Amino acid sequence: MNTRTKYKTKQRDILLECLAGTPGVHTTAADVCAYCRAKGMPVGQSTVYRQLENLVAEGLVNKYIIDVNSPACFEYVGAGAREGADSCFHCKCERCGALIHLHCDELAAIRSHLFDAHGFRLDPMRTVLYGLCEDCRASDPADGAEG
Amino acid sequence: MNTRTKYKTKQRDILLECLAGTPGVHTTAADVCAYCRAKGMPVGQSTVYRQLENLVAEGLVNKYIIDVNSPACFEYVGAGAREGADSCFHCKCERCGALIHLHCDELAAIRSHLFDAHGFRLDPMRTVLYGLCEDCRASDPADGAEG
DNA sequence: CTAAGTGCAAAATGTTTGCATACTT
DNA sequence: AAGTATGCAAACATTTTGCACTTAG
Repeated sequence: MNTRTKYKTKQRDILLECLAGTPGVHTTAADVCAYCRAKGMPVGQSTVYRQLENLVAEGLVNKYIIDVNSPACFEYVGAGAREGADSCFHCKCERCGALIHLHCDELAAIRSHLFDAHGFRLDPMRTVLYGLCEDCRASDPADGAEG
Repeated sequence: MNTRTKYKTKQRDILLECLAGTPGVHTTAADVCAYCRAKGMPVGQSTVYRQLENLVAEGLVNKYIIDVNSPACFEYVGAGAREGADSCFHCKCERCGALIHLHCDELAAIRSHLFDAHGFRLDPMRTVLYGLCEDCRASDPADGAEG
């Protein structure tokens, strides 16, 4: 795995602490800034963005885009978490923003299919399945049983 | 289906012409502007965005968000085209950026699975599968035949 | 000591909005 | 005539970038 980062800095540490401390939670760049500031260790937004980019490149963190005009979300998926990776999918509710982690062999199978039939090597860590979660479907008029 | 649009205007027409004329192709708001201008019928960008929004709301056009800092893409899926929608997936190569449209029943099946087994209503239109395309895999040292 | 990382503020990008004018029905 | 759509330009929000300074190795 590529390691773009060369130096270990306080900023990087607290960033990682912020993200790794809340696994399975979506955090925005602004959230990270707030966290750091609250911890008495403010980090410039450029640094936050740059480090976030690094962490994503290193595969420690995932980036999610829900909508064009809302900030990107980041989630720690770090080191060890990588193991069950091939069968771990992320579902994000477009309505309430809920993040659902799905471990499912059936989903893992589509990975094989994509590879075998379409020559496409899916990166499950980077991929997010968007849609409506169970709760939001219930309260969505346009979504009775199915569409 | 809701129809937000009340009036039929030249702007709306040429917009629709632009999109419907290139089915299966991703078009940005800027592309639309360029098209209209080239046709000798320039349309203001506000109008483009507003009409695009309408068309999406009407279900004639789909909106895709590939990445935060690249413009949203629009694709005509008009009237009848909506049918194939559930089996149309978008794959994005992380290396070369290629966008691949995949029509595949096997993929459509995961949609059912997600719904039945996980209560999650996948929105294939919003979802982008990230990974490596065939060509890039070939030139990627870390990706031989693998699985 | 050198290269990498930081932070500020300014720039860039894509999208939205206010408002007067033009157009559709 | 009444209400909707348009277009400009300014506003917005998020992310990126230039550059001088600090820090890690």
